[in-house]
Amino acid sequence: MEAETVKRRRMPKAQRMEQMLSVAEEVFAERGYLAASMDEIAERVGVSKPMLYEYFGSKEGLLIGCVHKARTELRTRTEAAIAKASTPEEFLRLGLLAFFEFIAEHTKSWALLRHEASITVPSAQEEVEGIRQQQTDLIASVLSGFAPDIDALEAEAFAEIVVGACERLALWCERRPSVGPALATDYVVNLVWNGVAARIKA
Amino acid sequence: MEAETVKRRRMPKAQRMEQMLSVAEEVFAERGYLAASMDEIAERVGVSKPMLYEYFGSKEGLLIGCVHKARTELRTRTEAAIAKASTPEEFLRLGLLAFFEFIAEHTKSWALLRHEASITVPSAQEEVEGIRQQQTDLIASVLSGFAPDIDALEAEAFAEIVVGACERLALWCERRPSVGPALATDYVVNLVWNGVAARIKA
DNA sequence: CCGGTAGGTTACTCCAAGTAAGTTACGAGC
DNA sequence: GCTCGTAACTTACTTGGAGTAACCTACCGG
Repeated sequence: MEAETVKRRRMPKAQRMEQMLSVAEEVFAERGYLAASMDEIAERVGVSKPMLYEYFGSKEGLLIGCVHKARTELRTRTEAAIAKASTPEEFLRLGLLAFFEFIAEHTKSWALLRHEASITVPSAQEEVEGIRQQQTDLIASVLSGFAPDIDALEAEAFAEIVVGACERLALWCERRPSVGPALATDYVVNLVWNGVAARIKA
Repeated sequence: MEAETVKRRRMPKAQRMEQMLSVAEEVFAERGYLAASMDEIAERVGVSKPMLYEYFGSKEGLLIGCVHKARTELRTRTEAAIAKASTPEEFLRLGLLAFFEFIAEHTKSWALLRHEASITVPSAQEEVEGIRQQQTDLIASVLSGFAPDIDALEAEAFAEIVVGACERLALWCERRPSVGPALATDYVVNLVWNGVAARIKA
């Protein structure tokens, strides 16, 4: 194993990139974006610092890469979960549960997503917002499917509310170890389900 | 006026502090926390950079001061609004409306509050979280007042959900100029009110 | 073995957060 | 008006980390 590492100094680009993202996520999560240094990340990866720049362009580029990865994984996870749903309530419940379970299992990714506000490059902000919007678009379109009469703007607003509620509650759950994914899901559903149902019946 | 400025270079500490906070809020909002420089803030205030450190200790200390101020103002505003409420729905509606109105009128303060995640000093994180918790505690205690049987943990969770929902929706409103404070308030109330009401009636 | 390509390094620059050492505005008292 | 002391202030500097210039080499195929 160790002999293998020393002998194979080079790594295919895609593999190296993946390794960099993994290490960066760890360091960003541990130290926060600001305090994380490219020197430390490079050292942990086992490359020189300019390699990080070769691969990601900047510190921010690396953060964007990590955010992109985490959000894509989260989305894949929640989409797989709701694919099993057949009623609106089931859709909501399974989607939320998947979200809270992902957060609980990937504390580093979650810690990292909280630094999205640090992204300053406008094009990157748009990209990240685009990823997030895929999530809210999914919720809004499912809602529209169940309630064809709902105003498009309102469907969007509802989706944003649900996403915001979950993210805030996830932060709160960190301080409440007794609240697991299932209970957190119950809390959100208990609060918003009737509001959603009213729209479906109208 | 100009002669007055040149002649009175010094300023009482409290007044100077207030001026620094005001300018810092502006620069942080314009450029984001990361890209904002202490040099620029000092220049705009009309003092040398070490004065900022004399007054706030660090760049982060300055951010904390600004966040503290904005959150205190927000809280004062929403508390004054809900003091007029007599029914649970009125309480919710007036509080939410005050929140969205504050955001609409203080875009700089709001822009700044989005950088809270940049705060890294543990004691400061606790302080900021404490300020935020005053807000959620207020919501939770009002909810408990109307629904004495509600579980304390659940009341807390509901409060967090409502706060998270509002903050996320406020971000969305920035991209939807047609959605003003009143409409945003309606959206949130429409979604969560029935869930709250169910708890009050139970 | 040699050459070429793709992955990689060392040494450096620069800027902004923060600091050391020193200055002065201004009010009170004589 | 002058002097002294205090509180508000400055200039010049250091340092660490983001980012880069110039160059190196692992490794595979012929």
